Formats: sequence, C-alpha cells, structure tokens
Amino acid sequence: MPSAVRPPTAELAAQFALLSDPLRLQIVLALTEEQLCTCHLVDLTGAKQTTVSHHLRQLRDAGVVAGEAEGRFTWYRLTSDAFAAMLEALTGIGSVEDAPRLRPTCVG
Amino acid sequence: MPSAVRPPTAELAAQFALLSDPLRLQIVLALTEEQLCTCHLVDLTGAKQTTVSHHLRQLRDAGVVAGEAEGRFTWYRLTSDAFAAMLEALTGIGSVEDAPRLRPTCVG
DNA sequence: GGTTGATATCAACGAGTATCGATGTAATGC
DNA sequence: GCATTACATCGATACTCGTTGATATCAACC
Repeated sequence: MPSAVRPPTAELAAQFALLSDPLRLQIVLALTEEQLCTCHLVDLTGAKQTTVSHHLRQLRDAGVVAGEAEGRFTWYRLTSDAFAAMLEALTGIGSVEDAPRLRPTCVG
Repeated sequence: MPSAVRPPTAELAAQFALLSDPLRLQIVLALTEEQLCTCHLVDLTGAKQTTVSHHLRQLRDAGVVAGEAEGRFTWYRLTSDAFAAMLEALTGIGSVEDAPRLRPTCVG
C-alpha cells in the first residue's frame, strides 16, 4: 500500500500526460522560473500563438497553471501544489531498490 | 538554472510519456511492489496479452524495466534509477513558491 | 468609433499510438 | 515427436491529440 491515498491510475496517468508533450513541458519549466504571458511563451518556444494557447488551455483545465488577465495580457503562473501527486508517486517508484518475487509462476 | 544538467526537453517529455498511459503506469506501479512476469501483469490489468507485451516492449526500450528470462517465464523488474531525471525535474517544479514577473509586457 | 495588438476558440487535417487478432518462437511435459 | 503454455512480433484498425489557419473577443490607444 502506498503511504497515502493514491489517485486512480487513470487520473495519475493524465497528470503525467500533461508533461509528456515537449511544448507543454517547456511551458511548465519556463513558468518555474517566472510568471509569463502568452506572448512571452510564444517567443520562448517558437510555436504558433494558437498552439501555445491550446496547451495553456489544457494546463489551465488541469489546474496546474493559473492565468491572471491584466489588460490585454494574461500572466500565467504555476499553481502551488499541482504536481504533488506525481511527485509522491515518483518518489515511491524511485526509491525501489530490488523488488522481491512474491508470487509463484502463473496459475493460468 | 537547474541544479544539474537537465536532459533536453524532448527527452524528458518522452520519459513522462512512459507514465502517461494508464496501463503502462499500472504496470510500473505494480512492479514497484514486486517482480512479476507477463502473465501476472495480464491477470492484474485485465488487458490482452499482446497489449501488455507491447507496453513492456516500450518500457524495456526506454530502459525503465528489465526482463529476465527464466524458462518459459520472464520476470520483469524496474531498473534502479530509471526515473531519476523525472524525479529531479518534478522536485524542481514542485518547490516553486511564487514566481516573480521579471519581464516587461511583450515587445511584440 | 475605428484600429491595433494580445489572446482564446473552432474546425480540419495529419501523425502518432493504443488495442487486438493472427501468427511465430521457444520451453516444458507427456 | 506432439501438445501445451508463456511470450513476442506483425499488420490492421481505430482513436487520440498536436498543429494550424481562420475567426472571434476584448482591451488599449489614436
């Protein structure tokens, strides 16, 4: 059993999927350093504005980034504990030393 | 700057992609507890044998699991530091408190 | 009010990929 | 040798999803 209540596998997989796209990952990593608005991210990534906006939408829907409108601009930042579940899961996985063989060969 | 040399974004994204499929994630999480062979994973997940085998192939190619053939069976286990890069990246992301706004609005 | 610029939405296209049935391979047991 | 079992590979299909151009929205500025 994991230390805490683990989210359903599908939900956790969806979290990892957020970081599985190079562009989205680049956006998230950039937002680690500073808040940025869409135009900055377009410049930074070299992707089209619609593409960046599309990924920002996904990240917003997932709750890992938040956008604050300020005039024509929208400043994006990472939400505080958006990656807690992933971090916990990975910590568990990463600490595996040498798993035992508990089961007999298949009953099938 | 990150603490160590960060792998290229695309490579890191590919790592996360490994955990972005519910079935693959389920397999990895199961292997955290104990070594298992394909048939066990088929029973555990309820997926078809070919599907499980397909995902094990991907995990093997990526180097995050290793299979040891033993007679008709193949025991799979997680490799030791397969998730180190992801763990480091997530730790960096997770520790973000409140990123500043360093840039002026766009030069556009 | 009209124009400009930042951003979001939509529809369509294309590439990647998960699933699955059929098949191949290799090891065990009779 | 032959049947059975565990596992892998292959080809086809279906579906997800990233990208993009067109378009809409909304604020700032003249």
